[in-house]
Amino acid sequence: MWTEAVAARLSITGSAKAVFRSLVLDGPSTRPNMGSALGLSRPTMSAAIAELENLGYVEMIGAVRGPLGRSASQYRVGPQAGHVMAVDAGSTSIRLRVSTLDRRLLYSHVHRLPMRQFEVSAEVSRAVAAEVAAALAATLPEWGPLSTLGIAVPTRVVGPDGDAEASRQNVVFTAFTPPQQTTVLLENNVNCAAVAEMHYGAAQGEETFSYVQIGLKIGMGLVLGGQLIRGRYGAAGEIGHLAFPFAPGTEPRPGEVEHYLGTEALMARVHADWSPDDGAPPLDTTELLLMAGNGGVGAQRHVAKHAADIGAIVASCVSVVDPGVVVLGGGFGSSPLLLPGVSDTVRRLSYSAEVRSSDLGSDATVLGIERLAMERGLLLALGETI
Amino acid sequence: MWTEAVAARLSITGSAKAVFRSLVLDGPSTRPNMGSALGLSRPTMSAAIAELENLGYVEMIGAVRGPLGRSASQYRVGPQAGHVMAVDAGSTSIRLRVSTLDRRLLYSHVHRLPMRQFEVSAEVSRAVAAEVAAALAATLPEWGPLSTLGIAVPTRVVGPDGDAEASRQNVVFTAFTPPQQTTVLLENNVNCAAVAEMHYGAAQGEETFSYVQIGLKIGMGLVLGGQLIRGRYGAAGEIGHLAFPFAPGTEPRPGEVEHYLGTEALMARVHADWSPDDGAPPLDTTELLLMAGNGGVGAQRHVAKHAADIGAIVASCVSVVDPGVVVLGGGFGSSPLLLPGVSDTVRRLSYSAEVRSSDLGSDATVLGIERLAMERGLLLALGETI
DNA sequence: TTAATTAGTTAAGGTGCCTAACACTCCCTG
DNA sequence: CAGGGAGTGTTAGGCACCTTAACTAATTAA
Repeated sequence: MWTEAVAARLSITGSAKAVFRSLVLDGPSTRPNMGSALGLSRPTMSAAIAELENLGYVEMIGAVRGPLGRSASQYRVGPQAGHVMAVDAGSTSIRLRVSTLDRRLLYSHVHRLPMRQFEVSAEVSRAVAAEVAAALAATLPEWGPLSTLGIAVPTRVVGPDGDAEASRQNVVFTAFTPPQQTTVLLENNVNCAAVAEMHYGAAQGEETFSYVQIGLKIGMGLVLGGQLIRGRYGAAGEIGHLAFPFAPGTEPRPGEVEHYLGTEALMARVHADWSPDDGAPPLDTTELLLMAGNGGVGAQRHVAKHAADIGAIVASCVSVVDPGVVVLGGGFGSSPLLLPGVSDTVRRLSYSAEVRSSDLGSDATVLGIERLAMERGLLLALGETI
Repeated sequence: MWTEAVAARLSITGSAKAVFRSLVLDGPSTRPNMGSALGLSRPTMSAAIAELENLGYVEMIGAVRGPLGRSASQYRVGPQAGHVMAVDAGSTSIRLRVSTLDRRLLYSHVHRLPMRQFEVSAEVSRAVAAEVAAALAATLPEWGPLSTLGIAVPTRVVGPDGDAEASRQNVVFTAFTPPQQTTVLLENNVNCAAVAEMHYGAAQGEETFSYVQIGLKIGMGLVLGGQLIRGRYGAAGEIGHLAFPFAPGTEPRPGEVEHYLGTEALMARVHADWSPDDGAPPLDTTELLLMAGNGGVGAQRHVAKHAADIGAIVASCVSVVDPGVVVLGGGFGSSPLLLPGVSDTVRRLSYSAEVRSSDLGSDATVLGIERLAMERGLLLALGETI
């Protein structure tokens, strides 16, 4: 086995790395454009492009003519740069996307699970294995090597020095063995959604923000200075464990915020408190929101109460990290009906933070893990692994 | 005016920067030591030292002989690198330190304020002006230029694009004009204490931790990945604004945590609840802690209760950012008597975090702002200003 | 067809690091 | 007290990676 490619990887010039990074992150471009953007001279651009073309990291895709002068050739990321596979091992479905490092979608599939999974189970693992196998079978040679496989899981995720047993992050591998020669990247699903909001959603252009997901469970993803914050044990954003109930004379119970703010407890309160004058009670949160949106007074009261409770949680997060912007997501949290109530409570309790609703929907997580896999693939291609 | 020095600053080679940084951060050293630590060859070390000596950034301070062979000359930071002044504009005293970039103390003074200041006032500003003037008068030519003046203030601090009126951070300048040609660095006092804990205190060697200060007021300083987290509006760590009281059926009130956990409210509860069997009630928290340490049952009960409350706050912080290590500081918080109670509550409510007591005492803040000023001075000397 | 304009290449040079080889200083030994 | 071993510091030469200057190539407007 000859290791020319490996040797070559370790000696990419700084300018070539910058050009490649630019093509990955900003999409196809011409030499003059990248040269002026990166502050590189034309000879250097020549050398960088030649170097990357030799590696197959870059390919010409045509010419662009301006109003005057010779037309410039345009380049994009080439096949040898590899591609990534992103999997969202969710509770109701497995979402999978295969794409190039510069985010050209090569393959995608959504598999609905037969029944809701409350945690990562062997059944989820089997479904992931089947979906990944299907994607691998559909792989075409011109996609190049599979560089990174990213998997979003609903557990906290620790690094190689952490206790992976305690976090249960590896349950996804009970019935699934990742392909060889591929880097595997595991990330918490809420963190992934936060990453997606940063790049494609409500937090575009924000360096610092917090993403709060409210659904069956609650969680937070934190981005500070463009960096995803994971915490020492991968437990940053586990706001289900905020002290609650917390008041003079009461004793907080672990995980109680999650129980109290999750949709099941909410619906239980709605049903317990529903007045017959308001008609039949809603069956789930979707109906509750629908009724509130249609002017149902009882529904609106419950939504407003819940918005205030969510606002208190958000205010606590704002008080700790001051993110400036808070994006509300998740099945329940992303409803714009919550926005005024949450916003008011936050403004009343803490320093200002702009509260927004997510609009990425259920694709947020898979888009986020795809993005993280692409970033890892970029580092791998450049030989800049940690 | 000739700008040779400025021009020279802008063209320091990378190796010289690395050598200078090493001398600043790790103290005096020899060429061979730094060369092997930084991975630089002997010719490169020669060039770097020559370059820095020409600028006056470095000076030889003697020779070190090993067991064998020629002795190596030792270098340290030179006068032209400048020095920094650090001021803690505290509530009971103004603490001032002048030191070189490599932390050789040149001058220090503590000025006790005639009466406790609950916020930055004109009186504090006048005292700062007097202390700085005294320090400037004591300045010797061989200290080199005053590069940075750091001031720690008990307000949040926003950057140049923030609303400095709202933060009241500039009140310290009402009666005080900083010297010309000097960079002024303003930082929140709790953040400063956190920085001191990281470098000289209970969080030495930790990349990620949280510092919780409990005294008359409460606050938190957050360090993630070695970086001090300030937040979008400088309000990160304002845990006095955590949602409280927060329980079903109650409505949180802004800033209520601070009122409830601050020492004044604590002592009010102690007095209201004091049993005559336990003798005369304590006059302040120092006495309360003393009585608890001496086995006073009533005092111990109150300390334990307060520790549990602090534990709940800490658990909330841990749930949001998962710092791994929490250092307790401040007049009341740094008492080791609190440690078991806080620790137990945190363990019960959230993912694990190690809780420690600070032992830097009342110097923490001035040591932290000194450190930040030194780091800024280093960047300025290297022409790496943002 | 020619001039103007932009794209890309070739040639020459500078910066910042390296290795190799030599010179210097220190201590130990015979 | 000369000689040698070991570590420190300098000189010479070279390489990697960027630059500017000047050229060639392609394209449009006049």
